[in-house]
Amino acid sequence: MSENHSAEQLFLKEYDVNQYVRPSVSVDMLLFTVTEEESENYRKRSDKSLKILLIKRKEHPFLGQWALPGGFVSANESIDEAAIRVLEKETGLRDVYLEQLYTWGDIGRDPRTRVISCSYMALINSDLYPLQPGEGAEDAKWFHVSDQWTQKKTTVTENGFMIEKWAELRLGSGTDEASATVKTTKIVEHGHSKVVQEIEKAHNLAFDHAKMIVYALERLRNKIDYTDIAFHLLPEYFTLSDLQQVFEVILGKELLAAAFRRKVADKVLETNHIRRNAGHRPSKLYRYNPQWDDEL
Amino acid sequence: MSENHSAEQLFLKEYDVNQYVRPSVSVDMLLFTVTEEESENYRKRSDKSLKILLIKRKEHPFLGQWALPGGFVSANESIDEAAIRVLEKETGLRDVYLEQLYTWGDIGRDPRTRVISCSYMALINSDLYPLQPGEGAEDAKWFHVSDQWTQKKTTVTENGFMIEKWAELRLGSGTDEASATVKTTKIVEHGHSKVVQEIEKAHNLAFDHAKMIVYALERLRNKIDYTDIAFHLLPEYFTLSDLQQVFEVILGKELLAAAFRRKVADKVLETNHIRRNAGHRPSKLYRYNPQWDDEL
DNA sequence: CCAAAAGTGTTCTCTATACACCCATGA
DNA sequence: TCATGGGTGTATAGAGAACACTTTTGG
Repeated sequence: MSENHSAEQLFLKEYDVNQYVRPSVSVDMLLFTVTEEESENYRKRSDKSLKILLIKRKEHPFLGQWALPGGFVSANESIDEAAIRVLEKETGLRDVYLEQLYTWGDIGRDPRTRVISCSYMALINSDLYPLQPGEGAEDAKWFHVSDQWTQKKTTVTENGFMIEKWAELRLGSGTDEASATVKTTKIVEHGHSKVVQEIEKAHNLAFDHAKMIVYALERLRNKIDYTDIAFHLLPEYFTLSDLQQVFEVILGKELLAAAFRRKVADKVLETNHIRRNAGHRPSKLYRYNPQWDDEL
Repeated sequence: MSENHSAEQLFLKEYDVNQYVRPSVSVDMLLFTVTEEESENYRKRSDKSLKILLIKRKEHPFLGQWALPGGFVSANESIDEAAIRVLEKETGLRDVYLEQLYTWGDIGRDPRTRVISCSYMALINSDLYPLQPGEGAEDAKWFHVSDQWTQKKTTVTENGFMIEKWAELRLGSGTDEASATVKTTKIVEHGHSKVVQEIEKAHNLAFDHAKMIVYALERLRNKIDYTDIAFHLLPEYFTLSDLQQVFEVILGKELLAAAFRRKVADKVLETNHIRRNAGHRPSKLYRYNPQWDDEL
């Protein structure tokens, strides 16, 4: 006990309690999955859709709006452990791909008190977690996500210039909808650049979670080509078309099959399994090749 | 006042004070620059060196060891603003390139009390901040940095395998030295992978700052090709050889001049200025082209 | 047969790499 | 003059984009 006491005293030498208020630290979880949409046509391939899990707030502030699942970091766990705990509470899943994204520390981001939030991205495949959009508990739902650049403006200033870009974020789950406009400003002055993000409009989306979602989508798009994150969104066995659809849904554009197959060739291993269900040529099933990257 | 009171009460509804102790949040600054080393030979080009600013600790714990500059986040500033403030206190500089890196939240990382640290990387050019290695205040010094992968081990486990890699971090400033070995473990099981980093040995380096430095070096290497970060390490006017040396110092390998010039051609603008000082053909001076990337 | 997707081959362009070569200077 | 770095041209190999084409199924 005296050891702890002296440790705390050592700490207080450098830490002025009057000036530095200890904030609350939370983790916010960006849980993504890719699901099949019902295919209306006769034997058309079913489209896939990128989904994110949101929870309906049952308290003020933002009562009734949608928010990312999250929780506070407690004294006896690391922030990574807090993220794992929050994820398990929300989905019941363990051993899921988790990645720290960014830490949000603006002053007024929680109107109640000072909260600093560390955001984590989790990727699961929908087979493992079969909660369907629109079903399940009323307060946790998978929302279809998409974002799109809608406007770009360049302004010349005295010492440089400024580029403003607006991203439109759209989320939907059955009749529930949420949306936001996030403005990203890049200011270049005296050869130095600075990037600032702000939420212009938010509809049904709590706190600054729109920024977090835009950030996560950006990260997903950036990493999908040179990492193995796409495989976390698929079951163990999948066709190359499945994989291609995951890429297309995340990148938001169509890809050519021939080039795609060559690009992912060394990330996958062919198996003996074959999927023969639809009205067309059956497809070989592949699995992830965990050794595709010799480096870490 | 009553508004604040009810806001706090709203907050306490979701926040169990007994379970969630509010930690201290600090920012730690990874301040890099590139300096010229004295060239010993007659008209050889002077080598460049990547430097990081470290501060000698004047308190327990880690008394006398070297640490990253840092400070606690106060109640009336965002964490970005805290980073700017810490940087200005340390260097007197404002309007410097700053980038949030990662947030470190392990339980025992500060032996005194629970501290969560958000690390920021700052890049400055040494002309702006002429503190020389070995000179200046005894307690703040530029250290030469380098890291190197020294060992790699692959082990097959029951449900997958495990790759361990060791990185040797070396820091030096005159007679002062610090070093550390950071082990990175990638565990692949059931098709899922997890990466863990730990410090195996640390000599003269305080806290978990060795991990932060290794992380920052990795980030620098990854971003230098597709962003403009290299230019923040150079003065406004520079030769293409200067730029190439910055790349070489960060990537830790030599590059071919012809290919390099073509690669950076659209990131720079030719100027009328010429540098004519050494015993060889004079070189054109270039400056950063802030519009090289049409996108953000 | 036919619609649809699975899967392959070919051509073209662009980029990175390697290397050879010339240029301009100050000592 | 010559050592040294500045700067350019060219040939080659590999990756990605575009597109044409064949294969295989269920209805």
